[in-house]
Amino acid sequence: MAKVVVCVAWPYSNSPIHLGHVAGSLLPPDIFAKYHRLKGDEVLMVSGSDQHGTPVTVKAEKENVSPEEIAEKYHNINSKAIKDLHIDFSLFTKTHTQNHFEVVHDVFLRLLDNGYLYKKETLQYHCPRCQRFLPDRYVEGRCKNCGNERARGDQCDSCGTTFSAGEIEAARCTLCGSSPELKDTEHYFLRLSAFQERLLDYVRDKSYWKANVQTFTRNWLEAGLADRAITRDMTWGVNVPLPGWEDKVIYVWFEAVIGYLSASIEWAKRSGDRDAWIPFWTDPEVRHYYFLGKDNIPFHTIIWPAILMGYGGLNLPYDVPANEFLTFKGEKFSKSRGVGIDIPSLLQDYDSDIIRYYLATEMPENRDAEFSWEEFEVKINNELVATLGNYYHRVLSFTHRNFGNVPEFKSTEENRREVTDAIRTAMGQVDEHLSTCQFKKALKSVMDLAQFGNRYFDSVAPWALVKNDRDKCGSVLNLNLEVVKSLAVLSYPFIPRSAEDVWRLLGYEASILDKGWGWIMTPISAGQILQESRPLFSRVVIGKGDQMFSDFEKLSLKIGTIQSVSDHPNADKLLVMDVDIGRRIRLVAGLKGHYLSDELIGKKIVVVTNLQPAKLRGVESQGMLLAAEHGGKVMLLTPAADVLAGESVDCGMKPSEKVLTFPEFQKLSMLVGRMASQDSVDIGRIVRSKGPCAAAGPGKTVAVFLPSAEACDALVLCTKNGVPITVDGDIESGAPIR
RNA sequence: AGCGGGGUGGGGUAGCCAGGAUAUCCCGUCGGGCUCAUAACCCGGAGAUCGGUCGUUCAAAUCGACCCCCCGCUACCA
Repeated sequence: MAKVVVCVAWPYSNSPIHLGHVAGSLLPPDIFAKYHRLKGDEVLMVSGSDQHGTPVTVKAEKENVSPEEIAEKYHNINSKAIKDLHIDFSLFTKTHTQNHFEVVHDVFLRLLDNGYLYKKETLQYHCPRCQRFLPDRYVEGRCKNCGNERARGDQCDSCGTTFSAGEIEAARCTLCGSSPELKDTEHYFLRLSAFQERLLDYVRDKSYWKANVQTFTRNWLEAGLADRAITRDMTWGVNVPLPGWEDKVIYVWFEAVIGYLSASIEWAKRSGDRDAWIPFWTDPEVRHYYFLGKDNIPFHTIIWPAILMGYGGLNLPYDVPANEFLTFKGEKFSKSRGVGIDIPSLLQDYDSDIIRYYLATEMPENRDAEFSWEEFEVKINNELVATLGNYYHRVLSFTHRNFGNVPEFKSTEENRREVTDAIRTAMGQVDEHLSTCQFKKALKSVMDLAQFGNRYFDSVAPWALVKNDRDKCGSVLNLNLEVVKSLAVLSYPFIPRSAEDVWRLLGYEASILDKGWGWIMTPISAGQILQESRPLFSRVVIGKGDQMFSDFEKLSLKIGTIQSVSDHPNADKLLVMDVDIGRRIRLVAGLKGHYLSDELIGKKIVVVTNLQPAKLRGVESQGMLLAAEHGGKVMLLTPAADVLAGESVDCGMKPSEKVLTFPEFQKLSMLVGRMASQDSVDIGRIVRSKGPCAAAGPGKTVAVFLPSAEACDALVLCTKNGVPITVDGDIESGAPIR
C-alpha cells in the first residue's frame, strides 16, 4: 500500500467556482485520487479557499462588508459545490485559519534563519485618496517607451517594457483615478536567485512532465530568476511574525502555496494523530502530484519547490499535470469577466455524474477545449445514456425480471474467456492511463468496455434463450453481470454516483471503495439478490433559443444625436463625441479622415448602447456608433426619416439590456443591403427580407442583420415606430457594418 | 500589428513530441439486423491525396523551411 499526496490549486475566494475550475484543476485530481483509493493506496488530497489578497478587499469594499465576510461566503458556497460534485478531499480548508498562519510563520522564520529572505527598501505607489499602498496592477500610466496610456505599474502590455516603481508617467490609481504618490517602504524578498542551480537540477529528470509544463518551466529558468518581494503593505492577510511589521502582510503568492503543507498538518490534527502528515511529506518514496491550470505553472514548478528547498526536508512535487483552459464561446472562463457557468447553479439542473462525465471527456489536457451546450447534450445522450446507461439497464432489468438473483454460470470456460479477456484488457488500459494522468484516454477505455457489453449482449440474445434454454440464458447473463460489475468499478473514479448505484443494484452492501480494484476480476456470487433496476442517467434536453433572429435581441440599438465633437488628445484617427440617446453618453470613434467635425454635429446616428464600455487610448467610450465600411470608405448609419433621439432600433423585438462584450458583438453580423423587390434584398447576393420594414421600397439602401453567414433571411433594421435605417451616402451592397 | 493556440471525411475530434503498411472516435447520412433496453442496441456502406508549396527520408498527418487561413489575448478595431 503506497502513500500518495494529491494537491489541488486553491480556488480564489471571491466568486463561485465555474466549469473551468472543475475541468482544469478539480476533477482530474479527484479522478486520480479515487483511482488510487480503489487500488488501496493511502491518499492525502488537500486544497482550500485562497482567501487573502487585494481582490477580496476590493470586492468587500464594493459590497460594504468586511473581507472576512466575502472570504467566508465564497468559501462556504464553493465547499458545498465541491461536495455536491462528489469531489472527495481529505480536507478542503481555507487560508484564513490560525493553523495556516502558524505554518506560514514557521516557514517564513525558517527561510529567514537559513538566509533566504532579506530586507530591502523600495519605492511603492501609495494612493492618498484610498489610503493604501497600491499593488502594481492597480496603477496605470503612460509608458515612457511607447506612449501607451494604459501601461500597468510594473509592465507595459503594449511594448513589453518593464518598469520599477516611479518609471511610468502620469500614474493614476485604477480604483479611484487620483494620482498616487511614491513612498519608501521596506519589504522582505525571497532570494530566488539562490535556487537557480538546484532548480535546474530538480527539473532535469522530469522528462515525464507534460510538454507544456516542461517548456514553460525551462524558459523561466533560462531567463534567470529574480528575487521577489514576499510582503505587501496591507492589513488583510497573514501578518509578518516580526516586531515593527504590524502594518504589513505576507504576499499571497508566497503564502497560498504553503497551504498545501498547512492543510496537510490541519488534516492530521483533525484525524486525531497530529503527526500523521509527516510520513506523507518526508518519506521520499511518496509522490506529490499538483493539479492546476496553465496560468499557475511557474508557482508550482519553481517558486514552491524553491520554498520547499529553502525549508528543507520536505518532498518536492513529483508531477505537475497542468491543464490548458476550458473555453466557452471561444473565450476563457473567467470569473472577473463574468464569462462562464458557475457550478452551484449548474448543479441545480444536472446530476453531478452528468457534469463529471462531460467534463472528463472534454478535459483540456493538451490544448484548450471548448464547452458547448450542444456538445454537452450530444455526449450525454449518445454516450453516457445510450451506451453505458442503457447497457446497465438492459442487463439488470432483464436479469432481475427473469431470475431475480445472479444466475449460476453453467457453461464452458472457453465461453467465459471471451468476456474475461475483454474485462482484463479494459482494466489494463484504464490502469495504465490513470496512473499516468491520461484521463480522457482512460474514460475512453471504460466506454469501450460498455460497447463491448452491448455487442456481447446482442450476440448471445438472452431474450431468445430465456424461452428455450434457461441454463444457457443464466450463464450468459452471469457473464454480462461480470461486465456490469467491472464497469461499476472502472467508472467509479469518473462517475461515482452511478457506480455506487449500480453496485447496490447488483446486490452488494459494502461500497465499491471497500471492495476495491481487485473486485474487477473477482467473480460475482451466484444467488446474490438483485435489486429492481431503474435507469441510471436521464437524457438531457437543452432549451434552444431557436428563433431565427434571436441573436439580434442581444443588441440594444438606439438613435442618437451628436452634440459635440472633439479630437482625441492622444490618437490620430479617433474623435471623442457627446451623444444624446435619451441620456448623454460619450463615444470614441475612428471617424477622423472620413467626416469633418462640423458635418457630424447634429447628425442622427445609430448607437449600440449595451456594449461593455472600453477605454480607447485612455478615453472611455460608453457605446459604439454603427457605420458601414467598404474600400476605405466609412459611412454612418442613420434613420431614413427624422426620429427622436433615444428611440430604440429594435425591429419590434425585445432587445436585452445585458452588457455585451466586444467579442460577442463581433460575432453578430450586420450588412448594407439594397432592396431588390418587395421581399428580397441584395447584400452581395439576394436573400429574403424580413421584419416590419421588409418592404422598404425597391432600390432603397438599408441596414440588415444576418443571423449567420449562409442565412437566406435578413432582418431589415428599423426603429420601434417602423422607420428603416439607411446609410449616410452611397456604398456597395454587402458592405459590413461595425 | 505583437504574443499564444489551431487548420485531419458534412460538423466535432484522436493521432503529431519519440516518422512506418487499410488515419481514430462521436454525431450526421445510406442500407441491413434485433426487439431485452431510456426512439435505446448491433452490423455494414459511402465520404479525407490529414490548409498549401518545397524539402529531409526507403517511408511524412507526424520532422524542417516558406506561405495561406481561423481563433484567443493584447492594441490608435468602436
